Amino acid sequence: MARAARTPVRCAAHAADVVTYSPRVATAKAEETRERILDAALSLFRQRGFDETTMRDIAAEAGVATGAAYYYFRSKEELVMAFYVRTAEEAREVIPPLIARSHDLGKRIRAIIDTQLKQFEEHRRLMVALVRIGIDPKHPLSPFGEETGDMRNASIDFFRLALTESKPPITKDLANDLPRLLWLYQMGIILFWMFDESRGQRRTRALLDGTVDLVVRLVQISSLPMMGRLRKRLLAILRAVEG
Amino acid sequence: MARAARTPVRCAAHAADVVTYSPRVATAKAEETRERILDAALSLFRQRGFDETTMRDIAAEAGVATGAAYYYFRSKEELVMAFYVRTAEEAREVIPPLIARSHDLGKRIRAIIDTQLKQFEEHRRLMVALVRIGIDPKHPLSPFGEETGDMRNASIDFFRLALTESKPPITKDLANDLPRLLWLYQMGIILFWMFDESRGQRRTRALLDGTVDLVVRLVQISSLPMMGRLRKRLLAILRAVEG
DNA sequence: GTCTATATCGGGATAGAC
DNA sequence: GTCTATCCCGATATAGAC
Repeated sequence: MARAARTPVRCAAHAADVVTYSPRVATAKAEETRERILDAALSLFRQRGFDETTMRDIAAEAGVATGAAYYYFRSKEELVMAFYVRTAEEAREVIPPLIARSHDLGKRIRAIIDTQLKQFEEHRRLMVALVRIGIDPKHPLSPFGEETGDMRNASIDFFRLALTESKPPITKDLANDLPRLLWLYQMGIILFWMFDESRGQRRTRALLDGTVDLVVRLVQISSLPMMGRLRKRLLAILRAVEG
Repeated sequence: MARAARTPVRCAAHAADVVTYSPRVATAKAEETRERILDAALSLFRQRGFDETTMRDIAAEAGVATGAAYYYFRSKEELVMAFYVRTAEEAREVIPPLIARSHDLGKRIRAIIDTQLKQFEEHRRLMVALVRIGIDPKHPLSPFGEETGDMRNASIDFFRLALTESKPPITKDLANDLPRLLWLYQMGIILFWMFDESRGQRRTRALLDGTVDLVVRLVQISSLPMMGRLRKRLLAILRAVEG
């Protein structure tokens, strides 16, 4: 039987000096080496999966020594993070124009989520590793943690943008919290999608088809002037929960 | 710096012969040894956390050789599972009487969830490891996987019980799916609770206080005779999503 | 059947030489 | 900045004591 692969749990990134998203590169040659290692890693992750790929494999594929890989990426997980950063940068360029196309809130939400899913499409196997890492908010690489705050806010701002001058319009008192809630909804969808083994992830499509409308309707209803009390109550819950 | 601990990712339990929940014991002495190993493991998990505890530590704490620990538990994760089985058995004895106390659906739901949370209380750190393992439905120890189907159904049946002759009453066409949905709600709450670091997990309490009422209200509204169309639509979504 | 002792392997991560 | 050697650990395997 094949040997068990392992996932590092407390990695160097847990130390006080924390995560470096910023490439550890000074020279052009170093930059090139870093990219080569990252590309090799993503290629192997895609082919074999995260757990089945060893740092030795990655280094060999990139044509460097194991230590060199660890010089640029302090852990295997940090390679995953580098991938995440890459797609986030891409999203920042792609999504805003898509939002500008329509004022329909449902279409805008779909555009955001569909774009993200498309980006992750060929890396579904890799994403499982990302969830496992990211589910713990205390882990530096968690999308819920402090260290990833900037990236998270960028994602949330997509939804803020989607809500500006949207049809249906939303009331002011929801404007602050709704983007965060929609982001949470998106995370739920992505989580479902990751483990959706139906062909073409059609179950996720069904979930989206069914729930985006529902979400928009809910936003619409709670935006009605007569629903002020309900809104206040919901927002009070949110405040209490967020502490 | 301390060495990084590791989590096995593909463990023996992934093999075809799969998980043994049933204790591997024939004699009373073996039963006692098994319990001693499990207790030692849980004690160490609680003190140091899952990742920081090695099988060598556990065996030493229990006063047996490493091989003995592996004789009873094929992997570290199986120890977690044994703990989970333990609490599940306990829940099966504790929860039904609690449900019998009242017909109020909200109170019943609270009773179920509060009981589970109380059981997990002193093992919060351990639970984090459980999520990480269990989030992947393909893993044998996942609460969403096939192998844990019996335990999951037992949990779902608590909610089925809570819905029988409850106030408010529910319509027949929801009776089949609602328990599963409530179970999902419970899993969400537990997930939130696991990472809730507020003292006494007061944020989780706030979430429960806010949402249980909401859930009950939602059930009540959608149970109204006039809401037949809405129910049909929601159930259709559920069917499509479940494939 | 129950358990000890021990040897070995694969893999993540690191230290220190160059 | 890069490589070599090494460490630690989880897991497996085996031989044999009782």
